[in-house]
Amino acid sequence: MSKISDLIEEFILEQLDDTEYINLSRNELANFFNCAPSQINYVLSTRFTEPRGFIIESHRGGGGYIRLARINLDKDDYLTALISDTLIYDIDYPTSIQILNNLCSLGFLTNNEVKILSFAVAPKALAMPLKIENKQRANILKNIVINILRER
Amino acid sequence: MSKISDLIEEFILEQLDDTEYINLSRNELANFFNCAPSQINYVLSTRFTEPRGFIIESHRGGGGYIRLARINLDKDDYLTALISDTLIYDIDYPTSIQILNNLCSLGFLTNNEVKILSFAVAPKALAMPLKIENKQRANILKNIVINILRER
DNA sequence: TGTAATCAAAGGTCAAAGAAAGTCAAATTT
DNA sequence: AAATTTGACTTTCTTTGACCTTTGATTACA
Repeated sequence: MSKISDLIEEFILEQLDDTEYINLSRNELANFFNCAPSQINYVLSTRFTEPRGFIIESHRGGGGYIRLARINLDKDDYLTALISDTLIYDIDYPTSIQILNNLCSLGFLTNNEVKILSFAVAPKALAMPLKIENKQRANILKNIVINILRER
Repeated sequence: MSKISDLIEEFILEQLDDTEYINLSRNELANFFNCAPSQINYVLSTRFTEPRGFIIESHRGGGGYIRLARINLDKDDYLTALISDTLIYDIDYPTSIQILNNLCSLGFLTNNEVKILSFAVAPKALAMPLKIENKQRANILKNIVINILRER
């Protein structure tokens, strides 16, 4: 008897095959598969992860939804490595500048975009009560890279 | 299934598109959308806020009305106002998008820059254990605006 | 006739109920 | 032991409804 999580994964993958992204209703899905709603979360968080090339975005409350999109992960790409290796760690400011410049010379960002983004990840911009600055910076950069990938 | 609040927002935005300002009748609107009158207030107070660039003025009593207008963006001191008034408070994601778009229509950012920056301030990018997301977003935006100003 | 009391027509407020999705850890399977 | 399944509890956002305030118009009356 195949695991229910695998069935759910398949089901989702099938729908995602055609389109750019899909909207899921957690409750509907859970209902359809006759499982606990939280199992949907389990499937999403174990199988539809960023390193595997998926983006998840969701809203709670009435009219809530889960949006699932796929990104192009060509193996051994610079961007792929960035997402799954580099940007999972803390990134200090000089390093982030270097990364942005690399993205620029690879043609993903213009000079001006690099400049503006450097404002966004500057110590001044991320200065916060608790020192989570470098983690924050990594996270921001990761989200940018992921979405750049998505649009290719 | 789209939320009724979204439909109402769209409806209002459409009317606002043409003219300088519009007069709404709360009861008529509620009637039209078959919802509680207070839902109109909900839509107005969550989506047509000052940080997003709207001004609301209303009168009660017989012949009452709700007047909705866009904040005048042509003013030279929009950036200054942003820095000293708006961005000192917490800013949620939809509001930040609107601010970025305003900066775009004023010619401070290109469309692509808006898109990339929206990745940088997305909930995904700023999601952290500590719940200071909206403060972070305000801070990042502020630093960007400050530096935009500096270069004028 | 001028002023006060009354009424009805707006819009405002706030809190409870409802509708999703998220979290986490215990129980169960593999 | 690790992966999966379940369910109780939480968080977020939306919708609804009961009650409140403001205002212009009308009526009462001195």
